[in-house]
Amino acid sequence: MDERCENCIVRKFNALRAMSKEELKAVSDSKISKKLRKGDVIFDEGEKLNGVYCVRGGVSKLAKLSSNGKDQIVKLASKGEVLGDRSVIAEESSNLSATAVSDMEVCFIPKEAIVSTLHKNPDFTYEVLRHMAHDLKEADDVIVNMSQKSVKQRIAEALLYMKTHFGEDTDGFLALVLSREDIANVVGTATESCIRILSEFRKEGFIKTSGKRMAIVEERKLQDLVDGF
Amino acid sequence: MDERCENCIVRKFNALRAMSKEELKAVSDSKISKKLRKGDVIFDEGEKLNGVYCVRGGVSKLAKLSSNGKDQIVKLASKGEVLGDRSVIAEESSNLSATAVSDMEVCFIPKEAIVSTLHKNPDFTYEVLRHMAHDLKEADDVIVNMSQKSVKQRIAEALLYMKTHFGEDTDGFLALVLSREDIANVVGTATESCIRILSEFRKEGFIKTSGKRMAIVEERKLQDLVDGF
DNA sequence: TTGAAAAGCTGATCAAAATCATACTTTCAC
DNA sequence: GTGAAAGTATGATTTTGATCAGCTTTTCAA
Repeated sequence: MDERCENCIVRKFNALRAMSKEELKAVSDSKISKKLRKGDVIFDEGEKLNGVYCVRGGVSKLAKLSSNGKDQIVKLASKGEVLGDRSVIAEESSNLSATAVSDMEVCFIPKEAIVSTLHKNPDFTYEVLRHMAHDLKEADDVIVNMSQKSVKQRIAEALLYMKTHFGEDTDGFLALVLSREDIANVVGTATESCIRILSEFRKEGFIKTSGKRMAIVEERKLQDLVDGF
Repeated sequence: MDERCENCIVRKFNALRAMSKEELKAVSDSKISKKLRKGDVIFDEGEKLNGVYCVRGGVSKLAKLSSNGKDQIVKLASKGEVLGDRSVIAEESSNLSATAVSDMEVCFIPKEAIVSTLHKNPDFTYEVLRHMAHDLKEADDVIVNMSQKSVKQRIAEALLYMKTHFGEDTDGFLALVLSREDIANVVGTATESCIRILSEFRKEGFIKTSGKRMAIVEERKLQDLVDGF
């Protein structure tokens, strides 16, 4: 549990892999490992972050509260992803909140270890930059989807996304279990609309449900819907 | 016109300011200055970029074509901003197109000069990173606005954005002149809806128009609208 | 200068999705 | 176990905004 970063497998997936042995050692010495329960808040909107959170397990939602009181989920982050990097880099308070949507294990890394490496190790900085460039591209795609695709298309897309990014359990159900409300907040629609469309998908046989668990039955059909057929 | 980067004022606004004298000299030697006419395409979606474009003057729209044939404008870039950095950094073809919405002057900087500096000068890389972090935050804000605000609110916001970012001319009209279609593509709505709402704003006295030129008369009222009053 | 194309405008209609209302079901703390 | 709260579900209604259609004005190149 309190494994050394040097041996931590999730490092492979993020920019920490570009750190030198010594830098990684410093990170490992200063990091704090935390277990979180589903629903726990990792950090809140407007909060000043003193470091970043490296996700070792579980899934977190990054969301922003809008003036009408509804959350918009901007990203779902899982193993290997780093939370709070944007705020630490820009030296601003966080524009998003991070909440666990499943039980999680995260490592808190104080910002000093990160910032000093950013100033000294261009490989690391470059790696962080590449990750951020990727996130930015994804954000652009979300913007286009939001404005050009129907709610039904966006929900179909969200289901496919959940399958490809978080996988399925042994019964073929989506490994990531989200409430209807969370799904609605991902696609930016009303909870009722989301429920309605999921019911429709179920009646059409595109998906099946078992309580909150959902399984994709007709992936092709969902994909066609997304593509506008 | 073919000024040296070392003396170029717009450098102050972007990451190039973190370059060393020598690096900047190399950039300046390899850059190509271009004049563009309104409507000219700087680069297209899917194009492989061999460098970045530094905007010296004028305004460009960064857009993505959606499957239904409509453009979504993701960002408007003006003096000091760098176009194509994301693609060059991620070594991917561009996910966006860039088109001049006014006459422009840009400098093309071959990617070698950028990439080699990214690898050697952490200050520069860090600076680029900070800019990208900022862009990402803005993109997140756009996502939330798209999903939570009405078309009317988004149009009001776009007008205020145009005022604060591109200013007004001596008559008090917005310095940036966009077609109704472009405005519609910024807020992600149909051109007709955009026209209708702008007419409404005009009738209510929030704005006045003179041909394609527009002026904000009641900034407060528009802001209240955005804030949901 | 003039005529075609592009851009702007307005009305009518339609479809999508939000909202409101009301049950039913699951979950969970006590 | 029980009751309250949260989550899921569905119907009815309303609102918003897209689409279609026809028109006028502006722009711009031949």
